[in-house]
Amino acid sequence: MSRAETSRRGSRPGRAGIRDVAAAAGVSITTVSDALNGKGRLPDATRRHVREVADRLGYRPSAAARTLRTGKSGLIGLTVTTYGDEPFTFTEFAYFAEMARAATSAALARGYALVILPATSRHDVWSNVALDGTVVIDPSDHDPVVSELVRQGLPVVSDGRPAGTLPVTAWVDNDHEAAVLGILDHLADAGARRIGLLTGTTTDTYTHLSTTAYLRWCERVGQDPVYEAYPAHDPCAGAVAADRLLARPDRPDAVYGLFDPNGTDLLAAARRYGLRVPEDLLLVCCSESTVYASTEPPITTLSLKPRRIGTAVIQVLIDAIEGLGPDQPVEQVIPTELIVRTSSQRRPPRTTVSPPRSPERE
Amino acid sequence: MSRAETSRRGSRPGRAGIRDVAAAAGVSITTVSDALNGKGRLPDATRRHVREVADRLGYRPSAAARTLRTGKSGLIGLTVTTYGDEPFTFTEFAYFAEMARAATSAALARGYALVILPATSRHDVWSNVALDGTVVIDPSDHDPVVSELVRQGLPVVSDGRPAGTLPVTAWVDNDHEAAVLGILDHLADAGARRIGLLTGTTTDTYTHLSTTAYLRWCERVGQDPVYEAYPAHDPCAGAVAADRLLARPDRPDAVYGLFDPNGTDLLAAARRYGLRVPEDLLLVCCSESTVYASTEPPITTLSLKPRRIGTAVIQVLIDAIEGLGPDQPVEQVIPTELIVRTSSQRRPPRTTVSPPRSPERE
DNA sequence: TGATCTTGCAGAAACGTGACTGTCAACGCG
DNA sequence: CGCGTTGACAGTCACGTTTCTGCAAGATCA
Repeated sequence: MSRAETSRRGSRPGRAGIRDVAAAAGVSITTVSDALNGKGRLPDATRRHVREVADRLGYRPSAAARTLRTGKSGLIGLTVTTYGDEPFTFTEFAYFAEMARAATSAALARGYALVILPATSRHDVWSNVALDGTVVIDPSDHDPVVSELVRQGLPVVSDGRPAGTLPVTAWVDNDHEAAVLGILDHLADAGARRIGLLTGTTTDTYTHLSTTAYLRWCERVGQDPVYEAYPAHDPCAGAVAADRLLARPDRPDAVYGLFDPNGTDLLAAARRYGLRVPEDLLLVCCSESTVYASTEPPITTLSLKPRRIGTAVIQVLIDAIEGLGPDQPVEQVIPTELIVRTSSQRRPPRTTVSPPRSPERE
Repeated sequence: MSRAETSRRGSRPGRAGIRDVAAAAGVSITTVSDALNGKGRLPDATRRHVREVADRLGYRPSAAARTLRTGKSGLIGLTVTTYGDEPFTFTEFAYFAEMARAATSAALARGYALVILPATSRHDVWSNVALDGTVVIDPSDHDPVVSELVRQGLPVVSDGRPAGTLPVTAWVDNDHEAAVLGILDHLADAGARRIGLLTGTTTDTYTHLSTTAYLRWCERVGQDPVYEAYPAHDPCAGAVAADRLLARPDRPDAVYGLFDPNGTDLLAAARRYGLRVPEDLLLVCCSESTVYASTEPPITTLSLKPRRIGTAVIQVLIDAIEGLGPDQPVEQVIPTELIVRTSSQRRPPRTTVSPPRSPERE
């Protein structure tokens, strides 16, 4: 049996290789590669001819071979925080979904795709996928995965400034301190005398920075801190904590909740104690959910602008991957947006009949 | 310059190859490969020695090379519906997030990772990633991406039964028809005389099957259909449609909303028209969101069990990839769950003071 | 009219792994 | 002692691409 006959050796019947294209077009492999990738010096006629033959054969270059040769896979890892065993948690549901969506779009627009990976350092999964870089959402201190990635020379960009000495390539975050101070001032302007905080027991920087800002604000204005902390990954614990906060003898007349479900939790707790919002209790929570636009009453929310964060993270990462502008700032701060609704205003702006819900601003 | 000196040719300084391990351990490449992959016939001493050296050098096999050689990448594509330009839409927000989370977990547990890909047939992205299989959420009729994937011999499993003659390998879905009929019966049992439907204008099978079931139910019980359809991808249109539905002269005394935000939309519209829920208007919507447990009143929801669907889709797909049990059913139906709350019961189950919100059932 | 340059393409070497084949010694058995 | 068998490895090829080098043939120029 001659070896020349087995030209279609191991190739699957449905897939045509670059060799088949070259043979069908009557040119060499080099010419096919150059023609399809726009390289080399070829007359337009040859280029068109090769492309036509490739289309006719339904040729798709092997991603694995290309990756092996070029060292670039076009894949970006997306690591999401795991409080428990789940890839992401209820607390950040809407935030994560929005951020991931924006990141996906931004990556695709530049020819990259996102791979969802666990924060646990399971080598069997991490080492099985060739990554060009990684996005880490809210990395924990001394994250072993991040350390190993940077040790391998891969760029790592985090959503949320890294705790401790975590060696990320760059990070994108909000100014959580300023955001909290702004909300507290906003509530104080609306007449709040004692502002409470619903916070978390976890040690991530978001919770830490926000709580610290609250405590410093209290100290500055001379108010005793009134807060309840709960494990943010437990959706039921939030309702209990909201109840506790409003059951205290030093019950606050305004509350800021750090996590997405706190709005409904606090609203339900207020109803249980017969407190009217906003007359008896001013309410603000940090959330990306649109449901707070049509609750009764609508609740003022702080948006962390996850879309802008997701987009920025991807742009910074891909720039680092492609070696563009290493001189640019590796730390980027995205402004937050306070969406003021009825729950934080003593006097509702309008008492007339409201029209059908107006579109949310971007 | 001798060629032997350049043994560490193109390799990046941080990455050790299998050659380096072989040299450091004093064995051949074959022995290293066999020792690490548990193949061949090697004494345990050699096996341990090689593994030790590999660990010491921090050796990680190249995913690209392994994929090229074995033809398996360990990557599964996740294609999400795009109504507009965005990867996924508000309407299915919670559903998608839950489903994707479950699918991610299930895939990781079996050593696979998920790659988020656009439903548009952008070859430059699709052909740049080596996939072992693909999950398609709610595929549209004659989806070009799906057709091309199956033509390449890749298994494709869809969440939602495929419309028309789309040649998917397998699918997992709910029995939407039975679910709608069950809800309508539930509302009729609660005393509804005229049940309305808030539905979509899109042509996907979920909308189609649900609407058809509604119309047939109406015909069977002799009720005139009362429904409003709107483009489900537009979050504002839902509020307007809910308003229209309750503004009709033949206003329904019960409404089922097919999409996640319909609950809050309908609740807001009911308030605008002074309708009490559930006294004047019974409400059910299809949603995975936990906010409906603590709205005023809590709203009865239909859960499509996205976690079970996501898990099942991945199991079926990986079984197909690994050639396990091609004789198993390629069509799998996941039961839905109706979570009955106050909004669909004429007589609230309890009028006593309710305790802090109880945990949601799984 | 050679000498040099440009054009248009072919050959072949990698990329890092997995798998097949080959080699050499030791060993059991008649 | 001859022979087949088995253990323990080494050599080598192939996966499908990209890219570097090189080679003819025509163009340009002194």
